[in-house]
Amino acid sequence: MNYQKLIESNKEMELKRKKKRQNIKNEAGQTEDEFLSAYKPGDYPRPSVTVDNLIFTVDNDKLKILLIKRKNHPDIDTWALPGGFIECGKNGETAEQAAYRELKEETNLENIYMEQLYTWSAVERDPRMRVMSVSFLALINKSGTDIKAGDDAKNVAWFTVEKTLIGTDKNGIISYDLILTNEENNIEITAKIFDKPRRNGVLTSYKSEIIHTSEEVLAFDHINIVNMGIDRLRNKVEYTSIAFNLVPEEFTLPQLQKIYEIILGKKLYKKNFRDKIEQFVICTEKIDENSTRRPAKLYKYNGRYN
Amino acid sequence: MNYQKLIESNKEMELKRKKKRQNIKNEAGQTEDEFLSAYKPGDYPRPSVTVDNLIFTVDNDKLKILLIKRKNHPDIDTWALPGGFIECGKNGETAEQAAYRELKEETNLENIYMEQLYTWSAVERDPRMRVMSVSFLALINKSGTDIKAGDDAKNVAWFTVEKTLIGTDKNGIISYDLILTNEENNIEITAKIFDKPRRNGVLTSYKSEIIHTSEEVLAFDHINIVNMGIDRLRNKVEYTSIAFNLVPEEFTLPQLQKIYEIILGKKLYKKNFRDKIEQFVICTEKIDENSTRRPAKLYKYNGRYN
DNA sequence: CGAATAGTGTCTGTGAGACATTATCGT
DNA sequence: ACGATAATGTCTCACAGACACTATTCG
Repeated sequence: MNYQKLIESNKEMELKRKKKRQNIKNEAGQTEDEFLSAYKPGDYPRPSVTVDNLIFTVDNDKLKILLIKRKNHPDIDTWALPGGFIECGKNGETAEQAAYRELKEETNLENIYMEQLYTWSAVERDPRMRVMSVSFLALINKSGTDIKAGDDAKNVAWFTVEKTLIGTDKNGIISYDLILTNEENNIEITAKIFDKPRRNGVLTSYKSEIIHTSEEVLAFDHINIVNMGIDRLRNKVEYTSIAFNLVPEEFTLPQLQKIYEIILGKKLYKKNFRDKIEQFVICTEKIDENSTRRPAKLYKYNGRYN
Repeated sequence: MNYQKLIESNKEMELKRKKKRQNIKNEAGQTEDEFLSAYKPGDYPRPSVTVDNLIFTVDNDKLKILLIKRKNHPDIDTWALPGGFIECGKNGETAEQAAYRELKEETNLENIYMEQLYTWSAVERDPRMRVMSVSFLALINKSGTDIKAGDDAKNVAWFTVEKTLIGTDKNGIISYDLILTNEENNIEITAKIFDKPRRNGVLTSYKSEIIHTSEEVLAFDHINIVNMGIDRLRNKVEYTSIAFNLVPEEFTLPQLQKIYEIILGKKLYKKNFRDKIEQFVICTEKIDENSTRRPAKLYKYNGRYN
């Protein structure tokens, strides 16, 4: 049986199963309809739920992330990830839809690579009320994009992101420096990250301990989110083809290699790199017109994921 | 500067920064204190948020998952993932804490490997009200564990999990069968899974299209969660050492290999397997006493993660 | 032609896959 | 001694790392 047919026939089956369940009575003797129409959501406290977007791009040989400057309390005047509340009323939306909506509002981009990163639920992460946040990782090609500050923001800016390994101490704690810089406004946000040796069997939402070391800071727990996003990005760049979301439709291999080097924070050997990504690209016979030396050939992504 | 000292000095710094921000006035001319005490959470709708646990174990040469039977509407009498609401009131807890709490209630186990899987937020996933769910993946060693049905459950049971590749059709859609069976009660829940070729740039919460094909079904969208959990488990088994969470403190290599084979759904070559996991184990000089043939040596996990 | 960048050839070591062989236990 | 399972040896092949080399463009 083929795909479409199966889905069609399933709709009937699903309905039949549902109908059958509707007549089953619960311990209170109610059918499903009776139960649902009598159902009153308890008045126990519910959280607000937001999405926060990590919008990464590579520009000017740097990995960058889009931040907004908060114009209200709490954490007024600090920088934050763009995001907003998930609409849970009449025009309800999923977290994914909310993330897309916010992304469009801020960058006017659509159809962008995005994936769910993590859900942050520390009790005191927002002093106003209980707020959980579903974070998303988005990759865009900055060229030709304009960014806009939303209502809740004084400013929007791209920050260069650098995470560098410092070393491992005698207790096995690995430390990193995380540096976010905005050259235009001369802003630097720095943090130290401590990763404890990971023991199986222990679950914490913050896998890393992170402390700001600069005057300027990120709002709420956003430094944690940024940190996790960088890790995920680096990881996925190595075993998937997400990096193609950071280049234009047509690109040269030296350009693509540079992007890999920037994200991974290390030099790659040209030949090895080319051997590895050969499976993902198609050579257009065109050449890069903007070159001052020997021009490189232009390539296109072939759509393979891994 | 060392770790502890830095954290200590950071507390002061953090306070200083906070104090400074407290005096900044927002557009309404309020300081942070004024803002917060005047702050009234809007009465826009908020979602309920639950956790759902995927509790996997390997027993009797099968990969198994713990399910409960729902005793109330909606989806009465269907099987569901164990879970519950995240406490957001006075005794607030994180999603992680809620997941641990529920796990303990159901299995009486603590200090178990658990990781956040995904947050599910489809608008109509629960007919009563808007409910989002943060799902967690837990791995336990079943031996010596007793499981209990919670208040909301008629029954608890381990279901054998099998996901098998069927094939790829002409449109590139890959299909799988997902089968959950409980031998004791003779229950079989089956589903067909269709994975569309992944295109970069498209974000959907359901990466796979899944339809039940049996009379018995899983509640809500839980079949999707199970499917994602299996994928994550298979994936992580290949490049991390999470599988050690499925064996007792001391185990033999043939036993461990069997677990890998069960999760990955394929035979492994003994020598290759041993070469690969050598880096993760320590040989105790003890031998397996329960053998009827040549007994295997007992090993311990050395704690390395990857 | 020289400087600079694009692009290729090839050696080495490592590790997974496949299969063959040896070792050691209980009966 | 024999059957069964544990444990090891070794060949092949793919691939990443490292480095040397050739090719093509601009000025």
